[in-house]
Amino acid sequence: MEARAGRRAPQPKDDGRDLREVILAATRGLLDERRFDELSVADILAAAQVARGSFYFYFASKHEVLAELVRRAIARGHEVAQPWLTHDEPDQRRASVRHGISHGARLWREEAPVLRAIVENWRTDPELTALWRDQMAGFTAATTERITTDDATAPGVDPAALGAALTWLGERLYYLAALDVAPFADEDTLVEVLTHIWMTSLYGESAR
Amino acid sequence: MEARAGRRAPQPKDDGRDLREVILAATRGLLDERRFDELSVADILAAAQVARGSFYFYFASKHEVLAELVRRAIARGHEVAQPWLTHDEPDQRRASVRHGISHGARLWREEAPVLRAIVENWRTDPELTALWRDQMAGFTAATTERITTDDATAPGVDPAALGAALTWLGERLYYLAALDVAPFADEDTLVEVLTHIWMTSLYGESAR
DNA sequence: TAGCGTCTAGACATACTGTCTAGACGCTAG
DNA sequence: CTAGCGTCTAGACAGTATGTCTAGACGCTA
Repeated sequence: MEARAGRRAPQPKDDGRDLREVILAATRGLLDERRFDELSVADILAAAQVARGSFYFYFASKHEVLAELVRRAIARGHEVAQPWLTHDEPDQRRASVRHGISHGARLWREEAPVLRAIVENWRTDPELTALWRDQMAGFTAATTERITTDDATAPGVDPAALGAALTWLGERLYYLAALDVAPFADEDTLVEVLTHIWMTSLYGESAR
Repeated sequence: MEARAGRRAPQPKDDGRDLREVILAATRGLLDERRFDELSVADILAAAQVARGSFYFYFASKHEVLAELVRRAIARGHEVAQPWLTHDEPDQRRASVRHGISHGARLWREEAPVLRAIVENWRTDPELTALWRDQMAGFTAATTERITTDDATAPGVDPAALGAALTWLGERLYYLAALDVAPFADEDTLVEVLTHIWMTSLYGESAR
């Protein structure tokens, strides 16, 4: 119906809430305690104190709510991605890589419920699939850029493939940490292992 | 109802099929073309030409069907896991690691529909969660064993954490390859990158 | 021949999704 | 002032899914 496209700015309700934001906040809150696939639209309606019609006025499905939550979490993540692009002197590489990895860990700590949900559900919806794959492609491009700029890695290894592998490795380990899976639930261990793999596979530096 | 526990060996139907096997085969066939979350029990019934009552006589849910399919795929995988445990002379390490990675790729190629399904759905069911996490824990233990036996890796890096990281890296890249995601859809590239990361993070060998 | 295990067809209660109707309320254009 | 539009509510609705249940058919075995 494209109801959203031509609509005016939402007029505040009695209590001044913007229903679209209320729905997003309520869904986010529910994700703190339950998996996305366990949530029904009815659960969201109850949590947000909103009528069914209002929900479908703003969102075509609960997947679209998740998409918006993810876009916002990702927007916060862009600040994090920035340092990865900078070029460093060899003796600062380890600190720089470690710094980026720690930033990733912090983002995942703060946005865990939403990121957990997208990682678990991106395959169930075309829009979510495109969203997450684009996001990973962006990180891959940044990592690959870093590899080629530093002229790192061994001959015979495709820089783009290595960049993609390190990106998806991060996705997986941060996700497992968010699930409290040992040994990654301990953030120091997680950062240490990720840094080790990045440094050795990129620069061949096994020394601490 | 525990119907399965005390039942006698199934008596062959007119056409001699064992319904349990028919249901498993039909579900496996459907997974070639559709995601597990897209399948309804009714779809399985139609594909297997079996009545609703029969399905629930053998399985408590479609998740339980997937669990059995995964157990069988995993059983095949145990042959693959064996070589990882052997200890090699330093000059044969690369060939050995590469060999194991190629075996993993082959298993994933052959069992792609089932493994794709478990990777996408293990979080949606407690039994599947335990199944997949146990499986990953097994691979992690084998990898960690190899690390400590070879006395590989840098000081300050927990061998168990490195073993787990390499295990989950494999899970993710094989899965992406099964989805035809670039650049991992090309098996040579996949094996090359995985071998590179294993060799450098374990032995610090960046040379080809 | 009676009973048990297997199997079928189909009804059933329950739950979820997305659509739709009818009406309430407030703002704004004419 | 009033008519209309956008927002919102409550709730009905059709369609689809799950898991349970009943009634009956068939074949083997005690």
